[in-house]
Amino acid sequence: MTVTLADVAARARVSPATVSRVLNGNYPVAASTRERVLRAVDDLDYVLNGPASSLAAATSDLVGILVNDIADPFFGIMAGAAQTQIGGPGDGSGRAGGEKLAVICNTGGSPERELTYLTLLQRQRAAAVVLTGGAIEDPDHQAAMAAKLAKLADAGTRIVFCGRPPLPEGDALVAALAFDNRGGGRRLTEHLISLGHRRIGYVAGPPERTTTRHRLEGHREALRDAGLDGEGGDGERLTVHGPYDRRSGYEATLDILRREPGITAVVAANDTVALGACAAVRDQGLRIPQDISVAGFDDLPFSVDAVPALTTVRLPLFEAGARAGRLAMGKENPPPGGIATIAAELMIRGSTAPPRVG
Amino acid sequence: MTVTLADVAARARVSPATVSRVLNGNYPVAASTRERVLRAVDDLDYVLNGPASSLAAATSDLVGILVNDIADPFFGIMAGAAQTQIGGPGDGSGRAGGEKLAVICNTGGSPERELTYLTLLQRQRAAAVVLTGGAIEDPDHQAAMAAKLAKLADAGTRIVFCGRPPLPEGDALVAALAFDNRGGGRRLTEHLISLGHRRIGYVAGPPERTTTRHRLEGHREALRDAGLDGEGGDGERLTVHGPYDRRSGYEATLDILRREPGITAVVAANDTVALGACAAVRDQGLRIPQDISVAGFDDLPFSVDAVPALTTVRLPLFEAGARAGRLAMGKENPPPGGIATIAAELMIRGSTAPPRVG
DNA sequence: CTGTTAGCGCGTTCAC
DNA sequence: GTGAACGCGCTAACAG
Repeated sequence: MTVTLADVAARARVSPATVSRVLNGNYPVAASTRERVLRAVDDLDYVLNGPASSLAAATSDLVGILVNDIADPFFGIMAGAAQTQIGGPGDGSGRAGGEKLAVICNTGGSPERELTYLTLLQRQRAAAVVLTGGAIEDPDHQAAMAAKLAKLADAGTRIVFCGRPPLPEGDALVAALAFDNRGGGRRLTEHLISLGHRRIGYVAGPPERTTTRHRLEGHREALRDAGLDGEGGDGERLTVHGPYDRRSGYEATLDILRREPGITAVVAANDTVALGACAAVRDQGLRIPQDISVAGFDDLPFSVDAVPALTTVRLPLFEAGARAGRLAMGKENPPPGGIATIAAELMIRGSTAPPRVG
Repeated sequence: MTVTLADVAARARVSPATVSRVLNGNYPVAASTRERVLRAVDDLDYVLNGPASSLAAATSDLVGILVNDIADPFFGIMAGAAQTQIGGPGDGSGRAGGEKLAVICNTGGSPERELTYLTLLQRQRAAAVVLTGGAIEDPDHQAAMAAKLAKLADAGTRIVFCGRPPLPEGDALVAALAFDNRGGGRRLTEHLISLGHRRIGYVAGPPERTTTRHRLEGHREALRDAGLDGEGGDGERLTVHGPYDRRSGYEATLDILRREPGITAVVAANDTVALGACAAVRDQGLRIPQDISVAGFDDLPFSVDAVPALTTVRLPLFEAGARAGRLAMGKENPPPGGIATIAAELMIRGSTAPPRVG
């Protein structure tokens, strides 16, 4: 029924071992026999049996890319970029040679699913795993992750973090690409302060994520440095946490406006949240940026098309994803110390302006 | 070094077969021995060897989800939804029982990569494959795809189309969930015509995709029915093709405005393109919708936040993706005839209005 | 309900 | 440069 390596060998009048050598291209084979074998492969429409080959070789060609929410372009862009470096362009024949199979796994932000996917990848003896986006800071989960990753690394799986800080235990088993979320958050709020804003609302992400914490810390640092967030300062009072989605931005902004109608700016944890914040501001009959400035984070493609265009912090998502892909393939050397911090660039656009006087 | 099933068997003082039965949960096993085995599994931190198990069972737990562009939420939403039905919620232990490994493969819209991924999935003996989004209409490629899919189906891989019309050959091997792109496109343009628009620009997608063709056909039907697109009518003249991205929307709209400054509306192939169109309209000093109405397609999450909110055609992407996932798992019966058409709903919002008189 | 016996299809030593 | 033989770790009959 299904054609095996032995069938190909028979047709090419060589031994199975020779066919294997041709297919894997690692051993010297005479050009003429190679020709014969390849012809037999094509004639028979032979496709390697992945499981069998993985079993014998004790490694597979699977590379897993874990994301929190694939419906969010933040992750889509990184994951897509990583795949471009891993999948290989194909040889145009659709025949598939030594390519890796780069696959994206959507955890939905759930710690359990994150671990489950890691186990599934471990089960498949994945060649590499790329973990993207913020990590969850629950100590139990972090310990479980560290243990699981150690086991994976131990089994020869390469581990790469992308847009994620390295584990506290900081095993040298991984290469980490971390975004400068703190610095970006800080510069963004500094920008607002320099514009003259003094009461600034902050719509943060879920409290247990590193991304949320770092961006918020940057914000608070900027406030503190400007003397706007001392004891009982506004920093805490004007901060509301919620998921990284539009609805959260909308509701949190209404909430903040209710608490403190005097704010002149709202900073959102990311661009999607910022869109919701914009909608809330408008629904209150306020104008952006004349009455209230709004800012986001990430600089997703749609942000420049918001009206007015969104002031935000640009993260080089595609470049980071691609680099993570190369690291996973071993095509690029890990950064010194295993960790590289990726700069975040402030993008000043129309959604922020000086506050109205009076 | 790595612990195997036999190690677990030894520790639990049972035969390897029994361990296998417990793990796969398909055979009756006494509760007490099951307990013992599970304890041994936990003690030893045992993880099943996927390749070995796939080899022996001649099937794997891999399910592939092919998308054209994972950075586009259109695909992200469908793929994420499909994964929710496939991956299983995990048992909370991170231990991974009989779950499938749902993986997303990003073809980048390239026919070669599409075939390559299919081959890779075939090599892994995937349990199912879900193909999302519009198909490429090149006859050679379609034939190659049909052949490849037939082979996959033949090997026991379940095939599901999601948001994609069934193959011309229409083998009964697949279940297809097709969007009513033609009907949606038609109703959208009918809406504009009923508002009073007579000169309508159309920014289409890449010409070789089914999605592009069907949406455009709906548009042209509406024009024809209104007597606006006879011989040498505007339909053709005011249509420009381009990729499904923002930039294409921007440039094509400028192009159309140059050709025919008298248009009063622009219909875009999808929401992302529509955003670009909006930007172009504004950059020409025109207002939306007073001077020019703009409409999109898909109703992606950001569309309601455009200013003014985008009139578009809503596709139930999440529901369709989830259903495709269930079909791939065999959790749901295929629709009668193997194909179901999914309705598209017109969403009238602020970006369309009657044209200015005079 | 449980143990025993064979392979699944391929990579990899070894010889030649 | 090529062939022969073995075993990777597991599942699927078949007994009992």
